[in-house]
Amino acid sequence: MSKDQLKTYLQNFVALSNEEMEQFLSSFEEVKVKKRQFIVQPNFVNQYRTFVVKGAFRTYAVADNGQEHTLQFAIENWWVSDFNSYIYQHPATLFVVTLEDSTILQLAFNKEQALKKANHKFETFFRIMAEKGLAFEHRRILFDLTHSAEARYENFLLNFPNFVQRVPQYALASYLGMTTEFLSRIRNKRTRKKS
Amino acid sequence: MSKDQLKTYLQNFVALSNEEMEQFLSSFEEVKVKKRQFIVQPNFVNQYRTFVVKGAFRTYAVADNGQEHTLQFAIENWWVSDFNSYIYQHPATLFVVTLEDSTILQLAFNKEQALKKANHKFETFFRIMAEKGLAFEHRRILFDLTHSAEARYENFLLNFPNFVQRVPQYALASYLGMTTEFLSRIRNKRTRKKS
DNA sequence: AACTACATCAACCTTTTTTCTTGATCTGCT
DNA sequence: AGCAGATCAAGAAAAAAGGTTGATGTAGTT
Repeated sequence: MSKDQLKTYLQNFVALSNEEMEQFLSSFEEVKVKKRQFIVQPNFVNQYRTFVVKGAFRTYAVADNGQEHTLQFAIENWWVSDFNSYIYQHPATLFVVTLEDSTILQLAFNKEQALKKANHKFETFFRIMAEKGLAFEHRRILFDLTHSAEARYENFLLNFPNFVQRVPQYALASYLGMTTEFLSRIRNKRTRKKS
Repeated sequence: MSKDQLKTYLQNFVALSNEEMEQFLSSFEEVKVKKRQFIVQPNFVNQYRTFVVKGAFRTYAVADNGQEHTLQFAIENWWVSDFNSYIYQHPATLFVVTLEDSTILQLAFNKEQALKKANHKFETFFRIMAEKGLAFEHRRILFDLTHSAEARYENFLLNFPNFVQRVPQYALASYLGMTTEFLSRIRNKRTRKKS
């Protein structure tokens, strides 16, 4: 069952009894989503916190001039959402779209509230998640600010080698803050070097 | 301006003064939507009643076994929505997707309520819409129940000749209640006959 | 038992769309 | 002037969407 995966994941962060685990997991709903479908769209409230069981997602914003800016990718064992929309329950400004046929586990906002109220350990889990996420973003921002396009690409390759084959290049470029064309040239240069 | 089109349309149904017309039209927002984009998705409330200025839409449901059932097509001067979701403001069960790049005029639920409260004529308009829609669906159901696949196709051709070139065949098949393959054969047979 | 109306499955083809690449030209900095 | 990177345009390559066909199956009629 696909909730086993979330269970295994959780065990890395909190120690839960069988009943606690059961309670936690039963708050999630499994959903299958086909490639290129949106699970979050601007103007609609992001109703769920979602855990990726299988598949790949991209979170991005569209600027006024039409340019897309990718904020996050997510594959197996990652979480996705328009986080601002979710925690404040305000209309989303981001798109969250599948890059492949995917299976997810979704936790509704009010169920999350209930969990946190019910048991302190659940609260702990969400706190840890948030702190790790925040720390991650800090590292990312700092790195991006201080490195060239090529270095950012190299770094991505190093840290997320398993993402590279699964995300389209235009999306990766927009994540790394450069144009598709420029990324194409960087890759081309690298592979020529290697051979 | 694209609201002129809605204006012309309205004039077929109700006689409004300039101010009334202005009030009515100003409750709509113009939106552009690219091909293959969803304006309504299951689990999200259908927030707008939408009038098609330009383009084409398909409304469909996905059954548990994954089969798609097309409920409605809409092109210029038609309305689309998940009607159940809209009027009850409950989560949608249907998808509404563009078949072409489109321009629409959207009326938010609460604005519609305000209009109806403000002026009896607006109420009349919505009543007429609903009644015509209901009558149309009655005819459709009766016809479908009593005719063969080929007859249903012929009938569609006769009643909506301008839809045929614009909707994909798999969508039309699922609207007419047959498989893509079977529709393909029907068409093939017909065109052979003609030549 | 044969016939009709239609479904299912699989393979395949065609067309359209998406994604990626490349060359040329430009810009703002150092 | 030289570098990092953008923009624009044209193509090529890859993937997806849409459509066709043959084979085979089935339920209900005649």
